[in-house]
Amino acid sequence: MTAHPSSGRAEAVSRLAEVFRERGFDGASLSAISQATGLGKGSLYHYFPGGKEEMALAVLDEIDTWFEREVFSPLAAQTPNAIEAMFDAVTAYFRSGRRVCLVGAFALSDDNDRFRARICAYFRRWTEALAQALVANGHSPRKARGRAEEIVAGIQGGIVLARALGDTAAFDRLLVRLRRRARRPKL
Amino acid sequence: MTAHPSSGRAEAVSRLAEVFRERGFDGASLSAISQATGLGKGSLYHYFPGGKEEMALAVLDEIDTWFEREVFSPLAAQTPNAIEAMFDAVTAYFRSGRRVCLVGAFALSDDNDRFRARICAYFRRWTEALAQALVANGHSPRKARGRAEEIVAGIQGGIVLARALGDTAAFDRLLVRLRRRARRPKL
DNA sequence: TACATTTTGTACCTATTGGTACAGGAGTCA
DNA sequence: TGACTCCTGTACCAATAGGTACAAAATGTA
Repeated sequence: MTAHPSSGRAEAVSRLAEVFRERGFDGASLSAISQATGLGKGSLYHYFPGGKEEMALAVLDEIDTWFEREVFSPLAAQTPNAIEAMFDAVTAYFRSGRRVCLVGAFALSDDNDRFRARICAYFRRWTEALAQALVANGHSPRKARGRAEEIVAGIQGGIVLARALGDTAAFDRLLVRLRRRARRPKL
Repeated sequence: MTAHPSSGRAEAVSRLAEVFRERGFDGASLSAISQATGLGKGSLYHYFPGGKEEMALAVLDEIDTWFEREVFSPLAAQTPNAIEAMFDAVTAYFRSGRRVCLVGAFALSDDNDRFRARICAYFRRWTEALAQALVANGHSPRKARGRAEEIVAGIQGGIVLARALGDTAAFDRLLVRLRRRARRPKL
C-alpha cells in the first residue's frame, strides 16, 4: 500500500476526463492520453488493464460520484435551495457551455453499447432527483417529472447551443429561463 | 455531363450522413464508409478528393439545404403554421430522438475547428428564423429570441435525453411542452 | 466506329492505432 | 539484507488508419 505523492490513478482519471471531453472517445488516442496524463503506456495499462474502455468507465464513475455528491443527493434529500444550488453547480461545472457534458456527448456517440448503462443511470437519477425536489417545492407530482425532464434536457441543449454558437451568454440566458420554470408555482 | 441513374455522389452523401450519425466523425473509418456506401476507395476519392473531411462537409451541406427548404425558409417567410410544421418536421427527421442531430453532435465533438463555421451558421439561422416566426405569431420581439433559443436547445437536449434513456417518448413529451411555449401568448 | 470523359477496382504506401511483454526501479517491511 | 509489492519505461506487435497511383472499365458523344 504505497501512498503516492501527487500522480497516481485518481489524478489520472481527472486528466482522462478532459482528454475525452476534448477529443471524444474515438478521437482520444493512446498517445494523446499518455501525453495528457503524463503517464506512459506501462502505467496506463497498470491502472486500467481494460484499456481505453476501462479508462472511460473510470471517468464516468468519477463524474457520477461528483454529481451524486454535489447535485443528486441534495436534490433527493430535499436540502433547502437544492435546486438553485444545482443551477449554480451546473453552470460552474460546465463553464457555461465551454465544457462539454461527457455523459451527454457519449449518449450521442456511443454506437456500441459500451457505456449505455452508466449513461442511462446518470440521466435517470438526475431527472428523478430533480422531480422530487420540484415536488418538495410545491409543484404538482403529476407534472414534476415532465418539468424535470425539460430542465435536464434544457441544460444539455444549452451546452450544445453555446458550443455551436461559441457564445457562453446563450447558455446563461437559457439557464435563467430554466431557473424561472423551477421556481415554486404561485397558486 | 453524365446524368446518373441511381448511385453517384448524391446517393453517397445521404449514406455518408448515416455513417457519421451512427459512428461519429472519428469513428467512421474509411472501410466502414466504403461498406456503407457500397463505393470503393477509388470512387470515394473521386467524388471527395479532400477525403473524410470533404465527405463530412458535403453531408453538412446536404443537411443545411434540407433544413433551409423544409424548416428555416418557411419560418422566416412566415408561412402559416410554420412553427407547427417545424415541430412535425423535426420529430419525423430525428425520429423522436432515435436519429442524432449530426450538427449538434459535431458541435460537441469538433475539437478542431473544421466544421465550426457550418455548425454556427446552422444554429444561428435556425434560432433567427424561429424568432421571426414567433414575433409573427404575437410574441414580443424582445423575448422572441430567448424563446427561440429555448426551443432549439430544448430539441437538442431532447435528442440527448431520449438517446440516453432509450426512451423516444421522452422526446415526444418534451416537444409537447415546447409546442405549448411557442403558441400565441394570450394577452 | 473512334474518341473523350467519368467511374471504378486493385495494389500499394507510411504512420498510427490499441495493446502486450517484460525487465527493471523504487518504496516497504521483516 | 533480502523479499515483496507497486509502478514505470522501452521495445515490440499485428491490424488498421487515411491516402495515393493508375490502369481498366463504363459510359457517353461525334
